[in-house]
Amino acid sequence: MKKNPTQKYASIIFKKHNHNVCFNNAMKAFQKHCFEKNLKLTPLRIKVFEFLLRDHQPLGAYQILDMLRDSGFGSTPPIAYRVLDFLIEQGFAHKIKRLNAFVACSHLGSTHSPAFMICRKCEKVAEINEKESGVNLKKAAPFDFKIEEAVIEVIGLCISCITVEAT
Amino acid sequence: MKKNPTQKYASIIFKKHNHNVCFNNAMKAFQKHCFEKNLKLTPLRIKVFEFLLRDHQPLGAYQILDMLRDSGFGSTPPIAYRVLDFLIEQGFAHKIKRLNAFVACSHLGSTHSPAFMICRKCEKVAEINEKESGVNLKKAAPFDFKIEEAVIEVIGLCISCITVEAT
DNA sequence: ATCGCCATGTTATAATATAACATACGTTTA
DNA sequence: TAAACGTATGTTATATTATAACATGGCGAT
Ligand SMILES: [Zn+2]
Ligand SMILES: [Zn+2]
Ligand SMILES: [Zn+2]
Ligand SMILES: [Zn+2]
Repeated sequence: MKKNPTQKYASIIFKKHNHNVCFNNAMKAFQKHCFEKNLKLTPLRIKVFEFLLRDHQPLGAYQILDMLRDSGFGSTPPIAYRVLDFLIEQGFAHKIKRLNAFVACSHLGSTHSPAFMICRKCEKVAEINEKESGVNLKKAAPFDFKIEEAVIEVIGLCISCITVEAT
Repeated sequence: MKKNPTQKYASIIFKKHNHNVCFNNAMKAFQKHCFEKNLKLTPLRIKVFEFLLRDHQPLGAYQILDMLRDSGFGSTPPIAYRVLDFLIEQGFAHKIKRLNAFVACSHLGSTHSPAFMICRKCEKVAEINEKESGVNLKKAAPFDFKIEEAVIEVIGLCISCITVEAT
């Protein structure tokens, strides 16, 4: 399997890329993680993670429920929300608040405090890691606020949508 | 009216401060803005802005509706959402996505791209201006993503809640 | 006076999310 | 083995947040 070029710039996500690499790496990491942590790798969890991995388009909970119904799984809201909570807790998915939607993590293998670039047109999302993000939160909050987490969502236009708009 | 110490560090908001200053400055700025832009300064708009200015605690739309009902205004959802949209458009309020709630702006008088510090315990919110925030988005997104807006919400514990917890 | 504009009001419903309880199944324990 | 337990899934109902669509009323411009 050919590797994608380095994701130093997360914007690869907005371009054509060998998405099988994204998919397979993530799914393997998920399997490994569950095995090592003794967590149950169930068909439902695998299925939902597959949905999220289809491309870099976030999915709403109710979209996921529709897809689960089509696949013969239960499809009432708690089903989706529970699996999503699990994936988020385990670091394999993130919630994009801007979109009320969920996306597979693309910086697996480490606890991280990601930032997201969200294309307002195609709604694809790229995850930027902390160092790339240019965020210096220590500078932001002085001595008297104890930072625990940061939610950073950058909205704009991705390269593909810029190109289309310019046409 | 005594001035508050400089808001160089937004964390003043989490401490005791002369809140009349915050309130009066904001309300005056709002009146001035509406006059200059020829926008209608209606009782409803004033009332909602007053609610948001009571302290630095964000209010949910339905909380605002309850307060409007108590004040004899209409209290169906569109009433609140429309006024909030107006205040946000005019730069006098922000939505805190983390809380699904709304807060008065505390850096009036300029278009700005704020960041927020949100105390997870008391849920008070301080607004940090862009320069303070330590965010360098140009660094974050390279040549192929056109940034239009950034949503930054930092979650943690404010100085007052840290103190209480330590007790 | 009439028209158009805009704020407010009303009714209904959409979209997102959680609470509470029921079942099923594999693992541990008695 | 049987009971007890933990955890995943399933179900029912409801809570929370937000918007669509249409109606009314005041007010200034023509
Ligand atoms: Zn990919
Ligand atoms: Zn795009
Ligand atoms: Zn502001
Ligand atoms: Zn606090």
